[in-house]
Amino acid sequence: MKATQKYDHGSVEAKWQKVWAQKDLYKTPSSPKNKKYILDMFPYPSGATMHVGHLEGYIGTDVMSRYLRMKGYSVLHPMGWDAFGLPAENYAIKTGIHPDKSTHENIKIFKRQLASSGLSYDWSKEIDTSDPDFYRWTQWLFLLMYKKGLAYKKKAPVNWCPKDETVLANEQVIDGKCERCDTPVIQKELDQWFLKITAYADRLISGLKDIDWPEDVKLQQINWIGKSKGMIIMFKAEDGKVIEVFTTRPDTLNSATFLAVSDNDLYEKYKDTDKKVGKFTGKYAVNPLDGRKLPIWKTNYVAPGYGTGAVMGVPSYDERDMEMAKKYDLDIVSNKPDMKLWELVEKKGWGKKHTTYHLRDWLISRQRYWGPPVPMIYCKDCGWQPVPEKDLPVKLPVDVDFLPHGVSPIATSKTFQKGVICPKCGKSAKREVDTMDTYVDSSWYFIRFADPKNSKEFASSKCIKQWLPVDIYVGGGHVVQHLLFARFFWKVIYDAGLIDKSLPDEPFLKLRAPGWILGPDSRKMSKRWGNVVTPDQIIPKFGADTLRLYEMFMGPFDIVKPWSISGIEGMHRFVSRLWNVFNTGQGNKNTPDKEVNILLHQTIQKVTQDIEKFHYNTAIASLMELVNAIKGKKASLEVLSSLAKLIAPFAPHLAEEVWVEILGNKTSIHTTSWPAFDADLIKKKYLDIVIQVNGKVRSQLQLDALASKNKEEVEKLAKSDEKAAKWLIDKKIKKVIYITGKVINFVV
RNA sequence: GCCCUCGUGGCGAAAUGGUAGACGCGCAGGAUUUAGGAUCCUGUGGAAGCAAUUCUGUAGAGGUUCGAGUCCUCUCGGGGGCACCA
Repeated sequence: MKATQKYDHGSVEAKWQKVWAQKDLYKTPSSPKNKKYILDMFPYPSGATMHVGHLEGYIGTDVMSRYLRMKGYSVLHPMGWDAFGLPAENYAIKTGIHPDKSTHENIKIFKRQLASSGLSYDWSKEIDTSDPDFYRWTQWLFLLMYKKGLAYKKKAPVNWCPKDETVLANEQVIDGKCERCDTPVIQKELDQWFLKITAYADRLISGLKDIDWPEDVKLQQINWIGKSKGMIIMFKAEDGKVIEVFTTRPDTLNSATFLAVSDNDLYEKYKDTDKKVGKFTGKYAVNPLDGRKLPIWKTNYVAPGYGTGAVMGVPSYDERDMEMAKKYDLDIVSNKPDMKLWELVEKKGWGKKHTTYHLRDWLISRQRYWGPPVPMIYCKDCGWQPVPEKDLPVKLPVDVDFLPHGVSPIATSKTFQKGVICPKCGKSAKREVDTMDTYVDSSWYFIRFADPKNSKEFASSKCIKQWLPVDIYVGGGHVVQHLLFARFFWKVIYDAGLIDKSLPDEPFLKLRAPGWILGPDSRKMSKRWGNVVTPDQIIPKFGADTLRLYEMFMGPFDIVKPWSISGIEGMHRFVSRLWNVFNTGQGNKNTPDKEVNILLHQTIQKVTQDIEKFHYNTAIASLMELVNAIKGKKASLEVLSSLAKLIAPFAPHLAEEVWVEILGNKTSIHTTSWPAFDADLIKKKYLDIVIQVNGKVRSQLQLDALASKNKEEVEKLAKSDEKAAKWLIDKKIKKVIYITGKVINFVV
């Protein structure tokens, strides 16, 4: 037996990280059998340092990946960089440092932090969306959409951020403000590129049915798509014009008393009030049902761009219409809603059934620099023409003025437009200078991971078939944006025949969102509160294994929880105890302790089941119980070997150290197989049966498993139990309920 | 306003409708130590009792059930999402 030494996490962790990298231990198998694709939402490499909250998801997928490898699965577990985006560009404006340079410096820092946490990524699969070898295929996929009629340019009122001087997608407007800089967004009429996500609205709803996602995430997507069924009804105005309204209640047409039409100016002006404001147009339309004259009002409360931008005012059945009617003294008639009107309106040709959606087409043009250029050329004679595939990528020019001027900075390049000709007629032409929303990059990166080095295709169909769909996808936020867009891309690529039809038409089979880790003060970690905890503060002092164990032990994976420094100290003590169990506890393999052995197999069962359910906190708790039971004893080699394996996904460095240096194995613990439990061994021989009287626990009975099957026998023994009998004296037993092996309840 | 979620010790939390509080933090007492720290042992929801034990207890009020933290209804509180969507 070796003398007790203190566990030196610093040197142990550094040693194994180096060895693993040298041996390429986590290399993805090239011909997978039983594949599992475990993916994190790849990070934006921002200048702000990574904190312990970002690591929670990465540790969670790492535990899962390591576990699945030991279970014999071929695991793809890659990492990459969502490298395009506004912050790097804004930083360039401030400092003059090119986004490419600052982004890649940040990537280096992120990579070091991930490596120091002992994460088992296969770095040969690394991707970077700002690399021309990547964004070439982003552009290629845009052209695919264009050719399928799913990308188009149109003039439309769009969300404009005056500070960033760019347009934003609907999904990037939070509370009427820019998601990046919090500036109130205004509406502007502009000519922009859109992707026709609305064509997939129904499939984006129905596809949610069979995937294992948190229900609230599914619901949020459904609400965002916002499907509602109704009718478009046509009202003839006196001047012969027709006003179409959308309604979900054609059955209330008999109570319509006015028409309300949207008005951009009123809508903008009274955006922040819920009061109703209207202006009478002086015109009337006719209710086709009864010939009644309906005054036509412009209002602030009819949203432009939804439905037909006009509604029929039905004060008796709509609170807002009622408010409007009362304020402007409009008629309020009240007839009984009539479901027959659905048919009548259609039969008479006054209108037709119609389904409308809250979801808008996805606006992807950005008047900014640091993104993939839209690969289109404008010719005066031929109009918009796609860049020929052989000319991809359209590279971002370097000679640009980053300052935003309301047009893309690329417009300031002297080289970008040089020698550009129309691909159709060959005459001199101009490139599109806008770039694409960076959500386009993240809408397909997970496919590229299957085949990241391919220079002929965005990914070969063979590799896609081998690895996709993603089996487990972990990441927070982005509930409607990224996840909706990525599902849309997958479906489009799927429909284009580029994905084997044996695969599902959903890209992420299981989704789990880690809960935020709050600062020790229970506030969101932020520079402003000075409560940011980074792995660089924790790892040197306590080690990556302690950090990993603590983060997984804090609570349920998907719940918000505050960081606790004494909590991590406690986990550090556990790691020391664990080390001592191995270092001093080497036992004689011929004399296994029977009780410890049973507990070991119960623990194997519990840890196995818990990991699969992402219940890491309770898995670790049961490992603690096992350690508590064997510490100070001489445990058998079987117990120690199994314990090392069980702990390996959580504390990979310590597990490797004891596996090789103490238990004397020659190969890595991370390439061994997961321990199996002996079901017979853990079958209980004796059962504790609770005795209740009127549902209150009064005593308990220890019975042999066989005897517990016999109700009469159990009842007899329970009645004669001293403590229980006390509660049954002078009572008439009305009913006896026996739940086999668990509980016997006397109702008196 | 609508939709979704959560509410359990001093704290993070466990609990297929079947012994509420596993595991950890903190705290208290003890051992060890010149002392502190570290480590180890014991105790720890609340109330009463020397004790065995008893009562009480999962935001609040009802309900279903032999039995409810768990299921149903309402109320209050925290978090998230959508928001004049017709």
